[in-house]
Amino acid sequence: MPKYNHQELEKKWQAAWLATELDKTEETSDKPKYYCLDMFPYPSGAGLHVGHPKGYIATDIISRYKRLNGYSVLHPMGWDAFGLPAENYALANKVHPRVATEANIATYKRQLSMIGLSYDWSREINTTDPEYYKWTQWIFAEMFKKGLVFESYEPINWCPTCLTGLANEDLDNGKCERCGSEVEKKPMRQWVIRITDYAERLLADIDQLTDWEESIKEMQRNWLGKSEGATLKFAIINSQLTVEVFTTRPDTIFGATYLVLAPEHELVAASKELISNWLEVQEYINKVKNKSDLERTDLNKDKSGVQLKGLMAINPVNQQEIPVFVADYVLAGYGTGAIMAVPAHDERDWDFAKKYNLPIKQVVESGVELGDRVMTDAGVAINSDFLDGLATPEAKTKMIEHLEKNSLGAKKINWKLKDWVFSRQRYWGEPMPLVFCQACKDRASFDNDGERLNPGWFVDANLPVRLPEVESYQPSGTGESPLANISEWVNIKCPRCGGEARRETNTMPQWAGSSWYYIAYAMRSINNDQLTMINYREVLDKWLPVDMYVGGAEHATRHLIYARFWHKFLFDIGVVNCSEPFTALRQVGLILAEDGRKMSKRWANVINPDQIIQSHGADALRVYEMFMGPFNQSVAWSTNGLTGARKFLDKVWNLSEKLSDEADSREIERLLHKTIRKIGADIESLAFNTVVSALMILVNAWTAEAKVNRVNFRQLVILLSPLAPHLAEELWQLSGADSSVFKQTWPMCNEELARDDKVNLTVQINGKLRDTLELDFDSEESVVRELIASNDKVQKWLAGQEIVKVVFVKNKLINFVLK
RNA sequence: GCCGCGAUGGCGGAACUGGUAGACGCGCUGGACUUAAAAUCCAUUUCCAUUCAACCGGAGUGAGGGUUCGAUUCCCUCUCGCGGCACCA
Repeated sequence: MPKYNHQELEKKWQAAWLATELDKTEETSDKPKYYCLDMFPYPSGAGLHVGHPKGYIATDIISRYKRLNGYSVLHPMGWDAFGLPAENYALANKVHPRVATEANIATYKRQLSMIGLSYDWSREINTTDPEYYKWTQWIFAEMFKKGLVFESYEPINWCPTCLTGLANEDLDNGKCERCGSEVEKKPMRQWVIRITDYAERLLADIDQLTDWEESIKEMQRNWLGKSEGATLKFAIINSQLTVEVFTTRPDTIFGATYLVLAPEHELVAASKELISNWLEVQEYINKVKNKSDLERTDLNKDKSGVQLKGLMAINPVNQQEIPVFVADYVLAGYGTGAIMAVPAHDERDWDFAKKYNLPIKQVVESGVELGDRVMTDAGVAINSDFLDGLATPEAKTKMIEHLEKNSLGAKKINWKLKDWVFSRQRYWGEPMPLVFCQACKDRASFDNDGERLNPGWFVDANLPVRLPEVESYQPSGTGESPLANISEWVNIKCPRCGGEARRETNTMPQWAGSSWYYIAYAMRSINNDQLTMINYREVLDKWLPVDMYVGGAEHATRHLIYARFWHKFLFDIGVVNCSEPFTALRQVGLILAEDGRKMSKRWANVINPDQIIQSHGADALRVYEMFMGPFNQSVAWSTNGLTGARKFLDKVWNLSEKLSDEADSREIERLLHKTIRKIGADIESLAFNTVVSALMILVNAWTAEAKVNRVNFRQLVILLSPLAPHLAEELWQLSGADSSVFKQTWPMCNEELARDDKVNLTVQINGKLRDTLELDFDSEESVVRELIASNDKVQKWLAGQEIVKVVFVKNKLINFVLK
């Protein structure tokens, strides 16, 4: 018997599986489908560390398990290679992003292959491949035609280091998520996608996602940030001006004692003539402008503001005159950029009113005395005319009716979600397939909503619009991408009228290519050179939705919202037939370094999987990472733990040295079948740590025996094969078969064999353990009572005591309750 | 501040719909093998008290309370930790 040589054996089987196309997706119609997907990585320059494969190992186990259970499984992998990280890396290392990306992909692929992951590499995708991004452009073009894309000049988030505009989702606490620079607000021409049109569905359909982790759903709800309320208009005395405000508490309008405008609010400048302290106001606004967003929202939330003297507003429900302020605690970008302040029932208004000695008028009563504290809870309306006596929810409804009936305001829903700023002034991204022609604009004949919305702009139907080569791909910082310098690319003959036209030079953001990539893998089932996704309907119907999607929680509010949005759009235009892309979603917990910190070059604590595979083997790495702890939890790496996993594999190997045709003991058979039952259930629920421990228990039991039954052993090998595929395949061959272990069927639990015929029954007195009895399965209470009558240990406790009650649970326990 | 998740030996963790808490792995300690070490194997390992030793006893799943014959598990209050959102009206 040879020794377990992991290096030789893993290399051998990886080559063999490749040669026999073992991992290729089975396109059969007689097996149920299962689509098991990882979040594809961006291939960074550093290569993989030992934490990255954890999720990939899990999906590999599930995929192999499902195949053994008779599913045809789609389990693909690809590369999210456009975007800032790839480009910044390329800039820093003075190579073309394409060259750097290709090199990084090669490294990643080599590392992943060494782990023995059963990806169908024939479906590999790369978001930077023109054959891929022509579809990214196609979807964008369809959105444009439907009027979901528009050109805008609003101030957007601008990263002064990356020299590009960013979406809200790209910010981390007011800083660029990539480089950590504080972002600025910069007015700029840009393309924006109306994701807010889908906000209601994105929120409502979260409830359908019953197989998603609650935390991620909650993050999405937070991010979407729906709030229901009303808008209403306040007229400014002695002028034609009005101020519109948004409130979620229309029931408290009678309690409004002043208005507050955001410093950027247009009314401030518009009413300059009426304001008597203009200098003071201007000074305040300038001071605020110099504060960053971060400072404005931080600083202990200390309120500041200035009254607009000379301006008075009229409360539309009671005609009361109230003063108007500017203050930076009101944000220009949310609601209408103006609020009515109800200091009695809003914490921020309360703070402001206290600081500037403004009147506080209570209009809701809830049992608690208003006194020194703000009261934000629901209650009953008071001092509110026709609302008096109504509970808060009814008062809200009644007030909205009143506002609408008298044209004072209307019901309104606000979202924190903003439309998606989709332009990047960078080189390394998908070109937008848009063309502008002045002549066509002047002619004003439009084919679709997008053209009507953006006169002169239309889609270049000749896809892909290829990313051209440039001399310098340094970002310019001017608001144009480096593509703007290539006049022969930018200036084209108008495809419509043949006149002078120009291409859009902004590129798409990082998230574009990843918003639909799971569809691309399924499209690979057929060849089709027609440029519409509708032609793929048949294979998309077959493979979608994704049954199991595994990845990091950091994508909860970015990728996962964008992908759900694109999917719903594709559903609306008839490309896919399901309204949600991912049926089940699971988070991977991080693997921390041995010192408990994140693995990072900075701490010099990174462990490279190549070394581990060299020293302990890919199978040991796989088993260890699954055994470390609950799958979704962060756990620190432990080299000793890894050694433990390897020892377990050695034990399995050693079992194969004592194979025999003799039957195993009844106990071993029982344990084997219990293990079969447990492992199936645990893989389904991603409880991989207990899968490993159950296998260890079985192997330990067998290790103590002199012989191991060959047939039973081969069942163990199948159970082991998703976790440790190389070792399992080798043992499968050694124990006597020629076809692959992965062509077998998953063992069935024989319930008859798994059943216990003896049970340990707990004897308790007043709920305390006093003894355990070994009994036949399903022994009746009378039998147990009889045994106990002659049991000294128990009788000692019962002697001279009055038994009040006896609780008997078959096969579990008997409990004597004493007085 | 709001929302979500969590807290079990020296460490990672296990425990089905409430029913023997600490499975499995690591580490520690002792022993076998060895000239020696590594590797391997065997044994011990929640804490306290007691004993030459064994049995026996008590406490124990972040803290306090409750429901129950019985609570790591269910309910209430609190503390701490992690994650998300955050002057969003």
